[in-house]
Amino acid sequence: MRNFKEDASLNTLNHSCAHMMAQAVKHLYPQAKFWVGPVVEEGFYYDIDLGDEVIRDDDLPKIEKEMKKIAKDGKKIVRRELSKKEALDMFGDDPYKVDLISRMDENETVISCYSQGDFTDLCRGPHVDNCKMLKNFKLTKHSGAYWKGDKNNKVLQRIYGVCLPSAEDLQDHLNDLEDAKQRDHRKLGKELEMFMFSDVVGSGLPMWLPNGFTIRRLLSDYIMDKELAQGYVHVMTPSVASTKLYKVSGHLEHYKDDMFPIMKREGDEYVLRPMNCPEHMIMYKSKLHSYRDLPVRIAEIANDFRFEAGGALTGIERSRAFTQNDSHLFCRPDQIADEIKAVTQLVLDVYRDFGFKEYEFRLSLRDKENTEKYFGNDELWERSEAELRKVIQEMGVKYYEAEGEAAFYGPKIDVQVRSALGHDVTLSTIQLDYQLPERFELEYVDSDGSKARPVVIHRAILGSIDRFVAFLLEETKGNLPLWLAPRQAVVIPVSPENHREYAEEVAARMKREGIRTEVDARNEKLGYRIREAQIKKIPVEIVVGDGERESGSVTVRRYGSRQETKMSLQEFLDAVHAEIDGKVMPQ
RNA sequence: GCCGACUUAGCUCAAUUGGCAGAGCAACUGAUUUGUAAUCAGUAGGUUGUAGGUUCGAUUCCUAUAGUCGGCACCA
Repeated sequence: MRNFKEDASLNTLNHSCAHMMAQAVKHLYPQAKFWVGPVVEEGFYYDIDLGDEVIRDDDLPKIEKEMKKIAKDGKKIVRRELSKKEALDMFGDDPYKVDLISRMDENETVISCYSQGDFTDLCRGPHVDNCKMLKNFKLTKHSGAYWKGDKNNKVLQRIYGVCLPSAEDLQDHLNDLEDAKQRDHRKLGKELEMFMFSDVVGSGLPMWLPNGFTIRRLLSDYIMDKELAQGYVHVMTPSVASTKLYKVSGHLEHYKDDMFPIMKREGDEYVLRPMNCPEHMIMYKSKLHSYRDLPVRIAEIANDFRFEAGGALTGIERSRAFTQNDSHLFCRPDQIADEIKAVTQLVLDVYRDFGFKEYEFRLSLRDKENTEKYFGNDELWERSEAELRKVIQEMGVKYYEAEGEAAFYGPKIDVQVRSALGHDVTLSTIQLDYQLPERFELEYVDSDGSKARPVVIHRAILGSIDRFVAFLLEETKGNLPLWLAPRQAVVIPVSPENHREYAEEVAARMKREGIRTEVDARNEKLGYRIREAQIKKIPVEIVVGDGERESGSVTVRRYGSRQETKMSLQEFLDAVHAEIDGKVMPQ
C-alpha cells in the first residue's frame, strides 16, 4: 500500500488537495473555520469547525463536486511569507489560526501561506503550482475528531481524502483499499467459521468455533513448546481476583474504568482480571528464591477481560475477553540484558516461522510531561529506558522511539504490525518493570546473604492469541500453513457410490497419523466438491477413483493450484508429515 | 465513550414518491452416479435488530434502545 506521507511528490499533491478541499468546504459552509490539514500515511485530512453543523455521508459528494469545480477552474497557487505580526493581522479573527501562529517561534519559523483564488490558508507547504493538477482525488471518509486530540475539547469535523497524479493511479489505489477489505480478519473469520459474536452473548465477547479453536490449540502448544525449550515454566491462575490484588499492583487505580465493574459478595470485592501480572508476582513470592535460581520464568496462556470502549472493539483484534501468551521473567539486574535479548530473539524466530516480514520494533518511552500516568522517580525511568535502548541497539534490529507509549510502570519494546485496514497494532511486547517488584516487595537472597529486589520483565510473544490469529488470517488471506489448517485434507471419491470405501480407508489411515481429514462423499459432482474444498481453503484435496484404488495411490491437488499429482499413499503421507513438521508456510 | 452510517431468510443482497417482502447460495426432498472451481427439479425458510409513535396502511417517516461498520479518544 502507498505511503502518502513519505512519498515527497504524493505528499505535496495531498497537501495541496487538503487546501482545495478546505476551499470547497468554505464555499459550501461560509462559517467554516479550519484547524489543521496534514498528510498522513493513507492520504490527507482536514479538521474543520462547522459551528453547529456536522458532515454526513451524503455531504462528501457535494464537497467533491465543488472541489472538481475549483480544480477545473485551475487557479494558480501562490506562496507568501509572513512575519508573525502580519500573520496575526491576517488571521486575527480565526481563533484556530491564532492558536497555531502564537505557538510558532518568531525568529526561527518562516510563516508562509498559500492562496488560490478566493482562498488563503496558513501552510508550511510545499504545494503544487496550480489547482488543475488536483483533479484525481476522492474523499474517502469523515468523522468527528476531538480538537487537539483531547476528549474534553470540542469535536471538529474531520474529512479524509486521497489525491493521486492520474485517474488510473486513483482507481488502482481505490481497488487496493477494496482488496484490503477482502482480507479483513472479521470477514475471513466468518467465512472460514473461525469465531463468531452474538449480541445475546455480549458485545466484544468472541466465541471460538471448532476451526478457530483448533488454531488456538496449535498456537498455544507451539509457543509453550518454544518456551519450555527456553526454561519457562507454565502455570494457571484464576480469571477472577480480589480487588486487593489490583490495589497493590496499581492497576485498579489506573484502569478501573477500563475493567469490568467490581463484584461484591460476603464483604469482599472481586474483578474479572484485566491482566495476570499480579498473580505471577504472588506466585513468585510464595517461596524464597536464591540468586542462583534466577531468572524464574513464569508463563501462562491466560484469559483476561477488559471493558474496552464500544468504539474500540474490532473483531478479535480488540475484544473484551482475550487470551494472552503472557510471561514474567524475574531476574537479577545483571541478567536483564541477556533475558531481553533472548526474548527479542524469540520474537524474531517466531515471526520467521510464520513468514511475517512487515513489522517494526518500537521503543516505547514515557511522556515526561504526563506525571499522572508515569509516576515514580526520574532516575529509574531514565535507567530502564536506557537499558532497553542499549539492548535493542546491541541486537542490531531496526527500531524507532515513541514517547508516551510506555506502560505506566515502565518502558517497552513493542513489535508493531499493520492490520488489513491499516491499523497500527502491537503484536509482541517486552516490558521492563521496576515498579511491581517494589509494590509486591519481591525479594531474592543474594550471594552475600542479603535480600535483594529482582527486576521483572513482562513479555508476550504471540501477544494475545486472538489478535495473533487476526493478523495471521489477514497475512495469509486464510490460506494457512498445513500445520495450522483446521481442516488439513479432504478425500473426495470420484463416484460416491463406487469409491467411497477406498476414500474412507485412505482417510482413516491419515487420521490415524494425526492428519485432520474429512471425506466428502456427498452426492455431488466432483467439480462441485473440489470447488467447495477450495472455497473452504482446505490445503490438501485428494481425489480417488478406479485408478487410485487399484494401485493404492492418491491424486493430490493443493489449495490454489490446478495441478494434479498422482502418488502412492505412502509417498503422500511422507510428504505431508515433512511439511507439517517443518511448519512450512504456503508460498 | 464521542461524530457519522448501517441493521431485510443461515449467508450475500434486492424491494419506484408509505400500498400483498423478493433473488442467488446454503438447508431439506426427489431424480442423476459423477475424473478436478457450481447437474436438474421441487419444498421449506421472515412479527424487516428490539420497543414505542405517526398513518386507513410502515421494510420505508419519527423517537428511544441494542448491535455492527468507518473514524476520534482510549489501549496495562
